[in-house]
Amino acid sequence: MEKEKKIEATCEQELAAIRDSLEILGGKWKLRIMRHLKNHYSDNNTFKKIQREVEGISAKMLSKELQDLETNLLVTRTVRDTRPITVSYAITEYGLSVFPITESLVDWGLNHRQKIK
Amino acid sequence: MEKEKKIEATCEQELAAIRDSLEILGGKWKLRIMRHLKNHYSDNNTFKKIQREVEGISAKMLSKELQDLETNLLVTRTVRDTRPITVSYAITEYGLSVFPITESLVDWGLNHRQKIK
DNA sequence: ATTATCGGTTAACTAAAGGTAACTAGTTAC
DNA sequence: GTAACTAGTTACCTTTAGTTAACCGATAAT
Repeated sequence: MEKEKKIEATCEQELAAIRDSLEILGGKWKLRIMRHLKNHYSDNNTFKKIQREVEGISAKMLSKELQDLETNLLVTRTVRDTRPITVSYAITEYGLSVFPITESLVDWGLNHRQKIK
Repeated sequence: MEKEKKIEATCEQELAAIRDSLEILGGKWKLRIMRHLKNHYSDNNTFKKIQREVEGISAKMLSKELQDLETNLLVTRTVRDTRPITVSYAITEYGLSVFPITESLVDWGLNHRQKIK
């Protein structure tokens, strides 16, 4: 991982940063896919394998979400010249940078469930 | 603030926790309202004052979001017997617990903008 | 020839989120 | 009595997110 330098920002820039983050990582599937790719890092994560293992996701959504994640440099797409052709997806090193966010979401969500009950 | 004990969870419980967190804090306005209430903690944050200062929010959305936040114990609602009656909103001590999440969203969003450009 | 697998795409739909504007009710100032 | 301020509510509309199911072209197995 790269060294992290703290970036200074105005209040408005911080709000824009929150919008960006939620836009790129929010929604029903993005973080689920990222977690799956992290937990199965050493596997050959083909499209069909991901679709089978990320429960409930349709081909359309998986295709769209993977494209979005690739656009944002969070996953790589690799076409393998097997027969039939397969396509492998993997999380990038940069992609690992989202996990501080997911950890804070997990911690808060678990704690909140106890608080509310 | 209360002491935080790390809660253990299965993968499925972690996914549910992420869903919970995004449901409670996601959307266009919730974190903006929380940040505003934190930054103006010592003010008397009436409904109209919040509506004027959180740019672009409508009465309908503000009313709904504040109700949701109150249900989740993140803000308090206090009716003051002034003329005309005013209603003050304030972030709770528990409400401060969401800021590790917002910080991770801000940090990631700012860094990502540099990465992508 | 038919069927199956791979990695998708397309169209048509439903559901959820959010925006707009009008409206309510109580109080006060003009 | 008219207007303005308080704190909302209501109905209607648009936009975005997500679901469902059918389909495509290539390759391989029966």
